[in-house]
Amino acid sequence: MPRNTNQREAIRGVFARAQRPMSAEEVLEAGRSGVESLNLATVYRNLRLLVADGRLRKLQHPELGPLYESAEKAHHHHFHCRSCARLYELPGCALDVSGSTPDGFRTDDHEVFLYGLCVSCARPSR
Amino acid sequence: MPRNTNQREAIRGVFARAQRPMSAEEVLEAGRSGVESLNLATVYRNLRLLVADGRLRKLQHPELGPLYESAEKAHHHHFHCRSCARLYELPGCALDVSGSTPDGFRTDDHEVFLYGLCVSCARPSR
DNA sequence: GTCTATGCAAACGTTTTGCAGTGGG
DNA sequence: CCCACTGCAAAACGTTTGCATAGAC
Repeated sequence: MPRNTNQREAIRGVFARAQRPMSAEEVLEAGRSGVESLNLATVYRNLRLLVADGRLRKLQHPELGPLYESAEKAHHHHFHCRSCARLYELPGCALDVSGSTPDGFRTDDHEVFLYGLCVSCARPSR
Repeated sequence: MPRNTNQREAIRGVFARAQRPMSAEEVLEAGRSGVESLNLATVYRNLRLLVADGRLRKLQHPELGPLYESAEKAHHHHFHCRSCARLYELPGCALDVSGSTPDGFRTDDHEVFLYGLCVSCARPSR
């Protein structure tokens, strides 16, 4: 059975604090504030376990690559600002799933990625 | 200025014939029927150029990885059958973009990926 | 004391790059 | 005859794995 190592605690802590999806490298970085010896291989191994346990969700962002977020979050999508590169979580879902699904098909899941300019970048600074 | 090499012709031909998005490896494979010496590095270089020229679109599929398709195709999304792994193109778009966009944000682009079972896999065979 | 988890380094698959040579214009 | 393009091999990149050892229980 799984053991509660400091490194695993540190990684869980990172996601408890995280405000947005994180890359493996970011998890390493952030986790090192708890366990300074933390290794990238350990991060990957734990991310895999956490995803397998259903505690994390892995999302493959088309522009930002593989990111991880807590699986406890409600269904939502992501907005990527092409100016400041920040990723925003958008609550809710404005996709008509049945309207997108051809007759006879069954849609179990979906992902939506939005791109553009966020408030701060869209508003001309003054 | 760009030159019309056989390899480039072969790669363009692949997409002229393609019925669905293709991976670099698939382009190599298919392109070799025209130029048997075709090299993977050449494929990657040309894919990059064609994307930069706006002739191809690169799409990062969350489950299938990087795929390329003709940029001439109208706006559409993709359905991935988790049973037979086929990728279907779904014409049209059932996403309410303005409804998904927070106040002050500006959405320029979006991608939608659907997952589930296609007709052939959803229908119990008899 | 056992055995899972770790750190490190090597291996891996995919994509990119350096370089000398080919061939399109 | 130039120089963009190619093939090849090496490098680069992100992720995974083998192995000896640390440390949870």
